[in-house]
Amino acid sequence: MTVRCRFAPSPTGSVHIGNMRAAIYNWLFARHAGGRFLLRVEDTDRERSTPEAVQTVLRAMEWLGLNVDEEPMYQSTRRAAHLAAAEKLLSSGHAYKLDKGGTGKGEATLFKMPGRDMAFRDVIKGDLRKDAANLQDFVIVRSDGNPVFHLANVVDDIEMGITHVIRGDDHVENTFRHVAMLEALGAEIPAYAHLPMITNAQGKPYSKRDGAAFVGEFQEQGYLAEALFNYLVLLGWSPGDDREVLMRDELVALFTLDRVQAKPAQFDMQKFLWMNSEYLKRAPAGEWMRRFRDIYPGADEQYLEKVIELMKPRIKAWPEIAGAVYFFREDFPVDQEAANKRLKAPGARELLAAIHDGYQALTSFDAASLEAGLRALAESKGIKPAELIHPVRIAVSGQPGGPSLYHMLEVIGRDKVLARLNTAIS
RNA sequence: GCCCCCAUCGUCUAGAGGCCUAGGACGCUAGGUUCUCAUCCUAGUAACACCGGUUCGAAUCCGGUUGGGGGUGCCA
Repeated sequence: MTVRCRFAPSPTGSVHIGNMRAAIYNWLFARHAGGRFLLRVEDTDRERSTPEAVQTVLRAMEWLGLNVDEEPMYQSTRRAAHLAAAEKLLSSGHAYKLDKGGTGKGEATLFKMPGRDMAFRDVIKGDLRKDAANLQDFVIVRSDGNPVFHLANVVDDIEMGITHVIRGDDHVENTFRHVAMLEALGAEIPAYAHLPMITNAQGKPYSKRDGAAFVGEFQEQGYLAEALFNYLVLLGWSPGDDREVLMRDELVALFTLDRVQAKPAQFDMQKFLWMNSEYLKRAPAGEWMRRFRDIYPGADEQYLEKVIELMKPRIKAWPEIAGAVYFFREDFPVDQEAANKRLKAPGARELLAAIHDGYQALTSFDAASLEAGLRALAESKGIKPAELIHPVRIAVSGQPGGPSLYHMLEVIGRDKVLARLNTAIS
């Protein structure tokens, strides 16, 4: 039997990380099993399911590399099939029409539960059962003639030949209904796996109030798709050993549903940030180059390489590249607190003037010479090198922290360094 | 209210009766490296919710309590 599973989002304009994790688990499961990963767009809500909302889903999947194996099914095109199934259930005695009364809406079609206890095996939660008394009949076609979610979902899963339904925990109770309908329609019962929710620090469902909650936000904020992918996989699953940073092919090889956790997991932004930095470290040189070029267009390639070498261990997310602005422009921001402390201190001006003159006289403007020059000056003045280093750093970069001073000066170059020192003196 | 599910460090987790004086990761703390920041290295911090069983032996099995989550629509 070929595994066929699906991601079935209802496009609402943004894709929640919980939904995306369900998509990721479906994708991994299909790839691991050598099966098919399918997409069904549940766009029956005409109000919210705009073409833009559908595009948002497709873009999020593309960003995370979740490729589908067949053309997506659009549920809005399936209305006739849904209604035909309802008719079939009606004529086989598995459904009946009823005016639930009071509202004056008219007759709806209800599915008739079998009147016996039901059970199914969830791959993650184990055997789940429910007494007949707790299994009520339910509407499958509204009195206005529109099919309800449960009907559409089941009919389309049959049509798509779904063998494994991997979805959110909020569908656990629905599964008894779905299994009953599947049986009434004479269809195979797929395997079910219900994924626990992603929660916030309070244990409540993770929402936009808790930080980036939608895939698009992670993308906009410059995080890496592979980092989000890896982190989300690990949120509720582990390979069984101590490995955490796992490349995609490793995840495909290792992923199994029975290792998925049965309890909710908190999204930890700190750990995600760490994961992102792990992927940043591993990002190819070309990617670093491209990212710097985007922000500092026109910069020389060799110059960029040197800057990247100095900045790489200091950047944990792409937007932080903006902090390297002093390598490229003269209007870099200045940390006022640090400037007040280091540049306006008594005697600071004289020290900067001395270092300026010393550096102007250097025959070679390289890190080793810059260090030797600064140390010699410090010694002749009877002060610690740090007392020179800090003011020079602020004068040249505007920042209290940053790369090795001498290497930074070497990269920025004699002309700019001397000019910036002069500016600081005057 | 009723139904279903769940329960190991602050967080993500390893653990399927003896390998557990409970391991890893993030975070945090301390130390090392260092001109700063970051990286890197080392060490430390911290958990089997509770109460009963079963067993020679329980984080692991069973029951209860408590706590948490989900569901309870002519929403999806």
